[in-house]
Amino acid sequence: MTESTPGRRRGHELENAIFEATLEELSEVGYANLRMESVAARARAGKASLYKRWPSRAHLVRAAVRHRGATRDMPFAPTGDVRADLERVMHRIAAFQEGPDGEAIRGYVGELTAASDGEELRDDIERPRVRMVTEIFEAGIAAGVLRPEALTPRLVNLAPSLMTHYFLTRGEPAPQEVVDEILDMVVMPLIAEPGRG
Amino acid sequence: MTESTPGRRRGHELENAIFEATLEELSEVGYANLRMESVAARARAGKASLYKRWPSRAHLVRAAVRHRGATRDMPFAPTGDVRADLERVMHRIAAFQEGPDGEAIRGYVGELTAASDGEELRDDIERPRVRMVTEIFEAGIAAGVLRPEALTPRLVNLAPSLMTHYFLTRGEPAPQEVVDEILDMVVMPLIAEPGRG
DNA sequence: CATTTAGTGAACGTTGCGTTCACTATCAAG
DNA sequence: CTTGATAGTGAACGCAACGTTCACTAAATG
Repeated sequence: MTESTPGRRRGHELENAIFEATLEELSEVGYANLRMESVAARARAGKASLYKRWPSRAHLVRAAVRHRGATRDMPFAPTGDVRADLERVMHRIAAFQEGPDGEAIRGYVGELTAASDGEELRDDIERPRVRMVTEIFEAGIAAGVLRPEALTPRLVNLAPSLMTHYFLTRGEPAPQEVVDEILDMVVMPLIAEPGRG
Repeated sequence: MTESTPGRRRGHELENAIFEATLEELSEVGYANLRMESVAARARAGKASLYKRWPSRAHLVRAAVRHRGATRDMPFAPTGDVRADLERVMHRIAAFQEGPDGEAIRGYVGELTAASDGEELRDDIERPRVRMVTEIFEAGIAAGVLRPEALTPRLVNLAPSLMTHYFLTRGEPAPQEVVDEILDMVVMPLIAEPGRG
């Protein structure tokens, strides 16, 4: 922590400051209004330092989000109560969407093209979700309350996809009632072992 | 049709020319790269004429898409074969997404905020879909192949939502295999009368 | 024909882009 | 401790598009 009055930072110290500035700007003004100049000013850095590292706003944002993801690790232990576990994951997704990650996703979507090199940011955000839901499903199958055939990408991704769809088209994370509806009318009926839970 | 060499158009004639130019630009360069100046040039109009009518790119695009919607009407007659009917609707959605409507949705999403006045464009695009799927469901219920409880907004919107989610996160409409998966693994199992189709 | 209405096109100041450059702080080697 | 290489700063640049303004002109009205 050689900070206090940083005469001039470099390397990772500077990089982290830029990431933090980026995430704060994202939260405050959103992706569409994110200005490289504002990020630079907020990080007390020169624009050149940004462009030296990332060729575009999209790259910067992606790096910042990925950095944040690496920072806050989020272990998830399934309890065996599948519905409750899924609800927890969905709440976690909603919490993400309210912060800089949500804005990043929105920006990513806005700039996406069929030809776009995309993939990366989406994967960064999708992968941990898939991991969590897969664990939940596996626990449910082990407990005999979930149909083994439910463990398929389409169904594992279903709840997260519907959360994302809501967020993207409404501008805010799905409220509790929507979470309940998704679980009770769509997801659980598809995956639950008939005659149980 | 008083066109040919329009010395100077006004009113609806000019407006339509602007809409057409907007839709063409949308298709060609996408929402993110849509320039007011290009639209004006393409329509052989002054920028002032655009700003006199619509305060922003978002408003212009919305008006153009709505105009297009009003123009091409699209009757849809359910055959009673629910799966086939739904597949037809999904193909229709995919076709939309490949044109200017897809770009408009993408742009709308990119600029959306929780505080945003949104609603309108989403409704314009969602409403006809809901209408079509509702008709399909009603026909299926009448034919006894669909559970009457399936006629609920969440389930009516399910297939369109998943199409939209795919398009937004991948940058291109869902391919046939994804359409099939959505129908066979998600939608049909939820709505079909048990023991039938 | 005279008047009102509406569109044109060029110019304007502004903002943010992405780049460049002279300067300077930091670091590692001798 | 000095010296040179490395990396960051901040101001300036030209550019593109913004959204606005204005003098001019074509079309519609009567």
